[in-house]
Amino acid sequence: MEIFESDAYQAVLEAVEKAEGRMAPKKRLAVLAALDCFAEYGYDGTSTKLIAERAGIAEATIFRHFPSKRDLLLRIAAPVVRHILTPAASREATELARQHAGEPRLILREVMLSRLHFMRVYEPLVKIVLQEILVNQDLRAIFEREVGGLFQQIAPIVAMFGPKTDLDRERFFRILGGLLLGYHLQRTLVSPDHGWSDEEEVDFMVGLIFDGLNATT
Amino acid sequence: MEIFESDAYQAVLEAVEKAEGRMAPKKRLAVLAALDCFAEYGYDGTSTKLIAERAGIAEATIFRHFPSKRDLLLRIAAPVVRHILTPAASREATELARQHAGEPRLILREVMLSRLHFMRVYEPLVKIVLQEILVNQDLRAIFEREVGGLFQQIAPIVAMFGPKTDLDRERFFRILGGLLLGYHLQRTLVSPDHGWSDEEEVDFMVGLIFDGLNATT
Amino acid sequence: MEIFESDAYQAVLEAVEKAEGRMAPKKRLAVLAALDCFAEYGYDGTSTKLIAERAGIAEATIFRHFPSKRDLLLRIAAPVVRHILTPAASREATELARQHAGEPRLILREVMLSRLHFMRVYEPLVKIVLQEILVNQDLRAIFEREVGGLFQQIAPIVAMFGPKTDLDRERFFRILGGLLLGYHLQRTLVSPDHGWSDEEEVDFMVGLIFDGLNATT
Amino acid sequence: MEIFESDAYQAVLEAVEKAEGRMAPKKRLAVLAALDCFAEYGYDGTSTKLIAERAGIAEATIFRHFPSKRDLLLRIAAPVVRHILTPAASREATELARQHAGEPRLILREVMLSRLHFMRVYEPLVKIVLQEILVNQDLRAIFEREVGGLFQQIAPIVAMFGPKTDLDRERFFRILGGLLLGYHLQRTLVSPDHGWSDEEEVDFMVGLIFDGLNATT
DNA sequence: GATGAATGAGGTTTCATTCAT
DNA sequence: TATGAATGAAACCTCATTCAT
Repeated sequence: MEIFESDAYQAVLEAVEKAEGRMAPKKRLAVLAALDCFAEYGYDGTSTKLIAERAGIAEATIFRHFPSKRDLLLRIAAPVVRHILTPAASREATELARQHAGEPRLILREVMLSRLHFMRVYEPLVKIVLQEILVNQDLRAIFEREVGGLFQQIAPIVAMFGPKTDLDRERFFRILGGLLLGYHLQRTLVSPDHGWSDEEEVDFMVGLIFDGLNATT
Repeated sequence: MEIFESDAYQAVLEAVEKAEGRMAPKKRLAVLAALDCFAEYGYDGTSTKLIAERAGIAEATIFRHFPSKRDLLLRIAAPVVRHILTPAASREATELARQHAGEPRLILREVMLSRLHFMRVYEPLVKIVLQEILVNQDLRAIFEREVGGLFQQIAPIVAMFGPKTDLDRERFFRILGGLLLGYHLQRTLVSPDHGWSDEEEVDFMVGLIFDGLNATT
Repeated sequence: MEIFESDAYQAVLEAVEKAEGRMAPKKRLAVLAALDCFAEYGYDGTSTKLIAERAGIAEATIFRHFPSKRDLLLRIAAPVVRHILTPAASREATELARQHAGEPRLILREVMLSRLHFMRVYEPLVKIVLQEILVNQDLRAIFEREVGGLFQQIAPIVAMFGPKTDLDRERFFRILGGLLLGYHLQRTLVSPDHGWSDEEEVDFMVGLIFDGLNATT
Repeated sequence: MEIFESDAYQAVLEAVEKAEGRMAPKKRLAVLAALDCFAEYGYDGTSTKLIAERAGIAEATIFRHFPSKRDLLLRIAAPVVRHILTPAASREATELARQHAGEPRLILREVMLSRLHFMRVYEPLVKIVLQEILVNQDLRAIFEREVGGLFQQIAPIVAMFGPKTDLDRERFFRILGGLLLGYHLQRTLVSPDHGWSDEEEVDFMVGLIFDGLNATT
């Protein structure tokens, strides 16, 4: 139970409550336990019985609040993707661009660090989304729409970094996503005990992005 | 059935047969169908009944050839990761480095294109491994060992690209992996209809890696 | 909701209120919705959740007013069978026999029409009783007792139609019941769109009963 | 188990096997137990667990042979209604009409006795069909089509009994059905201990039908 | 009087796996 | 080698019912 009090879980809970409204106590427990189990065993590898046990509630209680297991997944994952990813990311990027106007390296650095922080906070959910997005059409659709929207909103900022055509801006945006995802997977899944310093790694990546290997190393 | 004749499936089949020896016809069908289903629905989302139906064989026949469903997964995924990923990749990288000695950009370009080609050929398997690696300890262990080994073997080539310390070489290796994975997911999962040109995308990435944004665009 | 205002439902409601006393508004809604659902899906095929939804009330409200689902069924079905079937039928038959003394054909005709009218009015309940009587001992007991009592009370009228022995009177009574039930099922369940004229059908049946096929047709 | 050896169950089994082909032993047991339970408790009142227990097989075995509980019901009830009711009844009626040509009373008597015998033999199934027909659209559709077909085939025989118009023939056919059903319900459900003599009851009914009450009693 | 929340028991169905043939 | 038949365990979900508010 105490696990549930970590930042990672509270952040997801808040996002879900933004969509569901104030939730009954046992409904909250169901959400937290589901989040925990899905992240650990995957959606299909998690039984509703397990969720109920981990939440300390009756299995039937889950179904009072969510019509189906699939629905439970979507009602947990969607709000984070929907309400947090796009608006928060674009608002933040805009703000950072304003603060550090004229210093693109700093902007990029801060944006990357903030996105990595976000992924850390929502770590279990990132894992779930990553897993399910490969097989779940609904989740994929939500994700694609949001990412598309995000790009539209921060394209001007991307432009500040140099890419002159729309195509190149898209490429840069994609590459940035790939870099962040790749690094996040490394630090959380592949080598969680490596003693990562986000700052150092981001500095390396920013250097690479702006100056290339030749200048960097 | 005809789906099974695509390159993607034949390549996996070959890899599996390298480990299993020549397989009985229905065993091959089982492997192909399992590959297909796992890629579409994930391991847990696939029932042995579904595999049997898609293979046009009896469910029991699967268990004649594989002691369990989990074993079926590993005996499909492991050989590709084990026998193909590391030796093939390192041999190929070495060969390319020799061919284009003194032209690091060309080496990187060819290595990236070749790795992307490999991921395309083994597309369903890449999807399966990606999904299962998040929850399956066995597969994760195999994967990590292989990737570690691969780095050891091609570290000298990485060094040719500039990074001077071991730490920086690891970083570069990781970043490269992230870029390739990110791009592969884009072209196969997120926007499969986008009309991608691997050459152009790789050229952009190589440019970025060597010269950075400032010079590239 | 407006469905509930049909004669069929109001008649049952009245009968139930004769036993329950004036009912709270939501209790009435529960009764009406239960009647509706039981007739449509059968007792076992109806969940209390469905009843609550159709009534627009909370599931728990049903249990405020009725200790159990089974009780709900009996408290709806019993009054109609008990308070309406026997006394009303026998009173009416007696009255009709008095009115049309010496004209047995007319008496029978009016009795049959009136019973068919009754079954039409209580149509959903007839369906419920018919269904449940096949498996529900309680309801069967109530029904049998009432039908037995009814026969006792109208035996003299049956005698007017000709049957001389008790045995023959019983037979006639049974046959009459079979005819009415058979016709009612036809017009409501099997071919509800046939455009039935109760008068014409009853005239045919009365003709058959008194004169037989030879004379009738 | 021995219950299953009664004529009633063997007759249904035969009819089902005509549609299913030779059945595996446990499939037969499943059919017999389902028949038994449905007749006793109704479709919804019967759990698949109960069926399995009564059949002495595993619950999962039922679902190996029938995709769903609903399917099990239909695959038991439909063949009897479909393959037995219409062809058998019309063939038999035709044969009886030939045998007793010129003696309509005898024909009717024999037809009625034979239909009552049929209903006795298929008693559990008659009960199931009667119950389910009230709420199950599929079964109702099958039943209506068959009864319609039956009427078409034996209309000439009905004509022999007197009714001159098509409308009157239909009426007579319906009335006959009502009489038989009413009597069958009496003797099996309402008063099974009454000591019924089908012959005597049929004689009374035939008398009524041909001569009417006036002449009969 | 009414209800939202909760649940234990049980529903149908699916699962991976075994075995006789 | 291959399979049809079989199954115990467990899956997701629904049930009638209780209770605090």
